[in-house]
Amino acid sequence: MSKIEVVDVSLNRAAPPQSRVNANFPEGLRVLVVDDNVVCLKLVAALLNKCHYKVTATTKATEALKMLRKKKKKYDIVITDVIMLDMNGFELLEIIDLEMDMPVIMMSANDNKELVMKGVKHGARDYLIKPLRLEEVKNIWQHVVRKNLFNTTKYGTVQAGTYQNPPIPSSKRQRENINEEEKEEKEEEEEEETNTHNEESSAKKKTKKKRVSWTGVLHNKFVDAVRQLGVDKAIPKKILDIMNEPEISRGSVASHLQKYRNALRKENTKAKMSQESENNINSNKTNGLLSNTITTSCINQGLNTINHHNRLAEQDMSTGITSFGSQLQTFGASTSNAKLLQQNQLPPKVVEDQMRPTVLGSVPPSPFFATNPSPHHELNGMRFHSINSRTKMFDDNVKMSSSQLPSFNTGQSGPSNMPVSFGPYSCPPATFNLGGVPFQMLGDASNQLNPISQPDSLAMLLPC
DNA sequence: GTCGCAATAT
DNA sequence: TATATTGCGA
Repeated sequence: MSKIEVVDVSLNRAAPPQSRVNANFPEGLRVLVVDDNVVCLKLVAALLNKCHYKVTATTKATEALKMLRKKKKKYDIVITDVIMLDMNGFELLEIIDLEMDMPVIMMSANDNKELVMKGVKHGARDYLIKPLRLEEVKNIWQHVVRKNLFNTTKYGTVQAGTYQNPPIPSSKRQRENINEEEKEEKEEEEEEETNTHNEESSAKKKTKKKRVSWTGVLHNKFVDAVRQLGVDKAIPKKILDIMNEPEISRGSVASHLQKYRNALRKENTKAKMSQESENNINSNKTNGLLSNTITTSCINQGLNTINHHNRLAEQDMSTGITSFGSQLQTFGASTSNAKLLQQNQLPPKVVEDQMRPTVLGSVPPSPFFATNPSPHHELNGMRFHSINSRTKMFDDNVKMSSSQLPSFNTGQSGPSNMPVSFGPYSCPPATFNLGGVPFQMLGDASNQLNPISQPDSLAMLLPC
C-alpha cells in the first residue's frame, strides 16, 4: 500500500501527516487541489484520503498562481475547478502545463462545454464532474505516470517502447483524452529529442543552483569581510561585495551570516555565564560570605575549564577542519574572552574558530592547533584528525578553487541522471509494477530518502 | 530589493 | 544531526 499527499494551497503547506493514509496510489503523489469552494476541497481531500483530511480555509486560485510562479512547491498533478481556470484567463493552466509540465485535471459542477473545451485546448488532461466519485479521483495517478513516461528531458530517459500495458481508462472522457495525450506526447518526445542534440539548451534546463560549500578559503574571506565591516554592520550584500565571489549568492552569504551570528550569540551567552560565575566567586570572597555549595561548584567549574584547556593544549586540535560549533563548545570561553565578548570588543575570532568550515579549513590561528602530531583525537565524541603529516596535501587542497575540489557537497552537486521519477526528490525512486510494466514511484520524502549524511570531510580528503 | 528569523530540505 | 536553502514579514 502507498500514500498520497494532499496539499492545501491556502495554507501554503502540506497537509498534516495524519492526512497521509493508505490508498491505491503511487507513493508520495503530490496533488494540488485548487478551488474556491471549501466543501469541494473537503470532498476531494476526503476522497483521496478516505476522510482523514480537513481543509481549514478557502483555497484561492490566485494563491495557487502565486505559489506556482514562485515554484515553492512542486506537485505531480493538479485538480482545479474549471471556473478557477477561467477566472485567471487560463493562466494557471499555462503556468502549470508549460512551465511545470504537470498534468491538470479540470472539474466542474455543471457541464460548461465552452470552458471545458478551453481547458482541453490549454492542455488539461481530464475533466471530472462534481460531485466527484472516488473511482475517478483515485485514478488520477495515471496521468502522472503517462506524463512522466514520455518525458525524456526533465527527470531522465525512459524508452517509450517499454510502455506496453496502459492502464484501462476509467471513463469515456479519459479514453478520448488519452488518445489526444498520446499524440501530444509523441510530438513532445520528438521535439525534446531534437533538443537533446542541443547540449546548451538541455544543460540550461538541467542547471540547478549549486550548493555552496563553505571551504576554509571561502570562510576566511567571509570572516575578513565581516571584520572589515564590523559584526554589527556586516550585512550580506556588503559582505558579498567585499568577498568578491560572483559565484556565491547573497542568500548563501545571508545564511552563513545567520549561522555565524548564532554562533556568536551562543558564545556571548557562555561568556556571560562564565562572567557571572566569576563575579559570584569574587563577591563571595570580598563579602566573606562563602557558601560551600556555590563556591565548590564555581571552583570546580573553573578548574574544569582550566584543566580542559590544558588538556586541549596538550592534545592539540591540530586540524582546523571541524564543523561549526564543535570547537568552542569544547574550549569554552576564557575569562578574558568572556569580558571582551560582553563588551563587544572581541572581533569574531572566537566564532571564527567555532565556524571553521566543514570541508576545508585554513591553517588555524589558534595555538591549540600547532603542536601534536598524533593522527587523530577524540573530543566530545567527535573525532579529529591530525593533518600535520599531511600539511602539504592539505595546503594544496586549500589552494584549489572550490570548483576543482572533489565533490563534498551534500548531494546537490549536479543533475540527476536517474530514470523517470515523478517528484522533486533526488533519491532513486522505488519501483512498482503496473500491469506488468515496472514504474518508478514517487519517493515519500519522509521515509524514502536515503539520508545524505554529511561526509566526514577530512576522512574523505585524506587517507586514514 | 534587502534583511533576518524561522521553517524546511538535504 | 548539521548545515544550506527557502519563505516570508518587516
